[in-house]
Amino acid sequence: MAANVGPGSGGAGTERISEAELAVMEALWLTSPQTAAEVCDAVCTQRGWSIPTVKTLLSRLVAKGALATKPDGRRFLYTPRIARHDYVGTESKRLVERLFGGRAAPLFAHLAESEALTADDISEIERLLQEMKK
Amino acid sequence: MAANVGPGSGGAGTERISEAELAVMEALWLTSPQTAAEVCDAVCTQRGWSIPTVKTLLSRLVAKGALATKPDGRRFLYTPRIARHDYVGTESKRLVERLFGGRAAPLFAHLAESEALTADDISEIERLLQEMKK
DNA sequence: ACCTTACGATTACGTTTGTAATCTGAACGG
DNA sequence: CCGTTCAGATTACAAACGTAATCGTAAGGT
Repeated sequence: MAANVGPGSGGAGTERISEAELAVMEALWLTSPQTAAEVCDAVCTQRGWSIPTVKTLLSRLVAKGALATKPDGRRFLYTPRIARHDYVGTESKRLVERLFGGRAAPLFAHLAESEALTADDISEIERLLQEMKK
Repeated sequence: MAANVGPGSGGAGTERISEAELAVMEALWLTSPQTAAEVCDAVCTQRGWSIPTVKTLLSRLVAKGALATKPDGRRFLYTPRIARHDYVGTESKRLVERLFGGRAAPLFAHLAESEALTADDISEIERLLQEMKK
């Protein structure tokens, strides 16, 4: 029953979420709570998965403390225990840490160079910079 | 030349580099070529590794096509087959793809919010933006 | 009271990763 | 020549991951 968020504990979201697990999280971040079957509806065809796969991933995510469960009759409703916002922030920072020594500017330079920046991105970033200076 | 870089081939750097392997690559990006022992000098104490570990990682990186070897007497000299610049670019783009739907602006917003942006980063980014507009 | 069925739980199994120990063969010291 | 030593190569083995089949059980229909 959920109470336990992980062996070493440390709060929700301490443990790493794998690529496949992320797809499940995304579905639940989009709408939650959902049953396993509903999550499967959302991801199975897209990823070529079968229901057992989704159930395994759900269980692992619960074990990792990334999802909470609430019994609903005889099945479970799954809900994220960590906000997508937080997850994404942590992962972004991890990348900047790992690859750019914690400096964001070189990352930006790379994205610029590889044309991963659309015109919209650029003006949006300018806007954010303006705002930060206030 | 460059002939066979791996079973499925696809050019150097096609296969994913793991976290531990990355430490080895970093050492070789810093200075190369190096022998296994030299790489160990560079990373073993830092990561708490022993020489066999480094050798395993080197072998796996060679198998993945990320490193080239040149015999030097009875040992090997290892050299990166992919530039750090390229690796970092690919990984950055992958993150933006996976977490931000390919848009860089939200990533930037996250970094800004989490104070992962130093004053230096900000002015550097402004400079880059200026340059892009030309 | 059954039988089916729809759940979660348990088990499975190959691959990748982290972290090594051991084996094998060649070079070097004597 | 012969043993020690130092390479790379082979083997090891547990944890995490990707992907699932099977088991057990409780709910619902009849």
